[in-house]
Amino acid sequence: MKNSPSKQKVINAASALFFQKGFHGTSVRDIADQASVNVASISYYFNSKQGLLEYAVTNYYEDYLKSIESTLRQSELLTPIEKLQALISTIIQYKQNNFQLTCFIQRELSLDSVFVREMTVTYLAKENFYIRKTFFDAVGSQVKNEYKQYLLMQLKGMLVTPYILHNDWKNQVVGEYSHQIFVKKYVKVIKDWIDFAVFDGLELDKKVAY
Amino acid sequence: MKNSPSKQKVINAASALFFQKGFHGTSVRDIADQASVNVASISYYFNSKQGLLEYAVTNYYEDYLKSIESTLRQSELLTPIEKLQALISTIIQYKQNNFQLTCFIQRELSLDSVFVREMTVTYLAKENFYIRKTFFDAVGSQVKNEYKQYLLMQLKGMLVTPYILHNDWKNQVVGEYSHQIFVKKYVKVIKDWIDFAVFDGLELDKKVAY
DNA sequence: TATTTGTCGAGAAAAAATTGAAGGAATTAA
DNA sequence: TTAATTCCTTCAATTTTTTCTCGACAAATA
Repeated sequence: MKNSPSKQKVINAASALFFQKGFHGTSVRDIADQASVNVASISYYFNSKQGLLEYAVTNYYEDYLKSIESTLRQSELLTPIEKLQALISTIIQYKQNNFQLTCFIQRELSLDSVFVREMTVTYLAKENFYIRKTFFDAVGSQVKNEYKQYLLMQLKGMLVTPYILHNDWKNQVVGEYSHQIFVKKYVKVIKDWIDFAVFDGLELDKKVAY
Repeated sequence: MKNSPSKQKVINAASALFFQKGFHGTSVRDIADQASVNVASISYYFNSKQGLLEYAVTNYYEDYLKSIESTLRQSELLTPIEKLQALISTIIQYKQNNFQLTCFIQRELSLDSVFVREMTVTYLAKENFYIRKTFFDAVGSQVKNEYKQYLLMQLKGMLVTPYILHNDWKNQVVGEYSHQIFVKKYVKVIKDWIDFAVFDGLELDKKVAY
């Protein structure tokens, strides 16, 4: 009987409220209200508020990494640069599909708690590994290491900004677009940036002489 | 008798702890301990925990806008593109000087509370106005409006990512550098990006045909 | 029918925020 | 110098908020 309607209702409500008010800012009563279930259910399902958080976040990352790994497996025959594009597309896609949770986790991740550190070790290390490897494979050895590192940072920045400045982005850029259209457009923007940063501008000394 | 040592000690401690554990995550006791003052002082100085927050954030933004306005005034005789560079430099400089508070505010800003909405109206609207105007002046009318908007979003993204991915950035990029060196280097990176995005790549249809 | 599964309300227990009274230190005015 | 005033700090008590547990009950399931 997994994912009974109520359990799922709680998770959905929690995602929305955590996104809106932060983890500490929302009480289990808020969640129960929003989900139209009794407060005690939350203890019943997840033991504690903390348990609920861990369940939601763990789930999020498990799925996230599964998507990434699946994409990398499927694009094994493509060129490194195509592979990178596929990866970026998958990542943005997933984040967009889990918009609220993405925003919430991104925010809470910059805190310094035991839980965050655990997540960093178990999941973010992997994410980082995949992105880094795929990016470096695509870039090749044409660019100096130190600058490559900078580019990687910038890429990672681009993968998260929509979920940090989401107030800006939804109003001014996304606008009437659906999530799907946003994914397409934004993936293209990142692709263009890579083309420039890594390939077009190679002759500029700033890249080699960094 | 403004900014008595104790009052300042409280603000400093609060900045550090809010940065580390978030607003709701830190209790007034924590703050009092860290600042080595009595708990009641906080009520005394700022009325409430909320009051302390508002005082710190308001101060931060007042100074921030003052810096920006001063820079714009001083660079009135420069070319639009130089003006933009001066603005970017000032912004990164200020954020780096108030590193912890910057990170904290950036994170908390993505919440949805009355206070955040007030800040957005009173301060962020102005910030946005200055950046937008300066950027658009620098870009001129060579680029299509819709794409200009996208570029502006990206620029704003670059102005905040170091304070969101600060865990990544401090370890891998900043490293042994001092804040000052980071400011210099990063301002240059943004400048390079602008040169590319706005000017170098103009012939590409992606910019005009967006 | 017996058992598991989910829902509910009350309230204990803990944690956090705030208040008020009291006193010391520094500053100002006489 | 002394007295008055204001500013700052502390402690203890109170209030408010929040989490979590418990036992009863209903519904589904086997």
